[in-house]
Amino acid sequence: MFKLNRMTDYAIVVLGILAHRQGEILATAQLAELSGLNQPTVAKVAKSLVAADLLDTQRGVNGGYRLARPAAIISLVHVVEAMEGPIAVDGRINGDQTSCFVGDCYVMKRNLSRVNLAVRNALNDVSLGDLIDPAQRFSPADQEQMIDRQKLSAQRSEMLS
Amino acid sequence: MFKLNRMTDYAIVVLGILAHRQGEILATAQLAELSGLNQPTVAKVAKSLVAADLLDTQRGVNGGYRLARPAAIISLVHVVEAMEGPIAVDGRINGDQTSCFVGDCYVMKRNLSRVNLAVRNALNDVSLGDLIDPAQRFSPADQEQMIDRQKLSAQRSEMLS
DNA sequence: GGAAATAGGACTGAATTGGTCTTGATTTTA
DNA sequence: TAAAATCAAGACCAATTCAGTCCTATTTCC
Repeated sequence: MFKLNRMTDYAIVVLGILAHRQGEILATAQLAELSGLNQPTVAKVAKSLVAADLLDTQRGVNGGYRLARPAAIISLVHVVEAMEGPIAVDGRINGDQTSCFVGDCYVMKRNLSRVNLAVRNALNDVSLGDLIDPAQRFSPADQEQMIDRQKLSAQRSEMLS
Repeated sequence: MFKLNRMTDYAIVVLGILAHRQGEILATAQLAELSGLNQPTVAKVAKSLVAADLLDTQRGVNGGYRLARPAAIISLVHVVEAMEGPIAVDGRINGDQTSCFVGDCYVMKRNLSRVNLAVRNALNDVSLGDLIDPAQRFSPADQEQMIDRQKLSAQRSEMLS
């Protein structure tokens, strides 16, 4: 779990292809060929992305889809939420309160919403442009921070053994 | 999506209850009553948590479950992975390469694994102890960082409109 | 030895998801 | 103007996954 579902995966692939041809209009048939997906599936994905204003569409002969804006300002949060709805790490706990009888449940709720935010931030920090960039545009600060966190995580893991 | 599935949600509730009674052994019946879940479901959740070494178990009369270690060193990553398997943001892209025909796919793969790591870190940064702590133990640095990121996100959003 | 509790599966019904198909609207081009 | 190409929108089905239940050991205490 915490996998993206397949449609979101497809969306990232399709967006990646379009990102490399920004401004160019590609029909679903072309996208299907380039992505290895079949055409109806591409169409389905594209529809969702148009609805989320991530793609522009052009009908008629020689029509198709293109990115609605530069890949650099499309973050993964946009893509994920376009395909799967709002990101929510917390399900039932933060959702309907009626089914929660634990005394300290409201505390957990409040803290889980912070987790929520953190995950959302993690996705927001990565743009479609970053994903297709061979240079892996992560700032040195980010990389250091990741390393720091890895160390923390490792320490935590060591404590368990 | 990016929701925890319900079992993981249950697991957090059960662990939260046990965290408040650390060292105390509670039977599934008691846990069921305290959580509002029914007993077989609690049993199922508890089994998974035992398998992941998050709970200790005591069989026989007056048996039951208790936390295997202090709540402060049980991170949400442990819980989520105990219930749902390894965290992977990337589905197909990072998985089998056979079905990926896009030229820059390997770049996306590499970068998606960073996203993966970021999400994992976000979960790793929160312990069960934090979740049940009314004082919301997030360091000032973390909070500032969150605010910074929110600003960045807001800026990004403004660019779109 | 009996009672109480977990261990470990198997199993079923429901919900979600992936994928396909059909019909209609729109645009270009001949 | 007519035909062809393409997207739009939604209905629909099959397959998978998930939640929840139940049954039969096995262990432990009294």
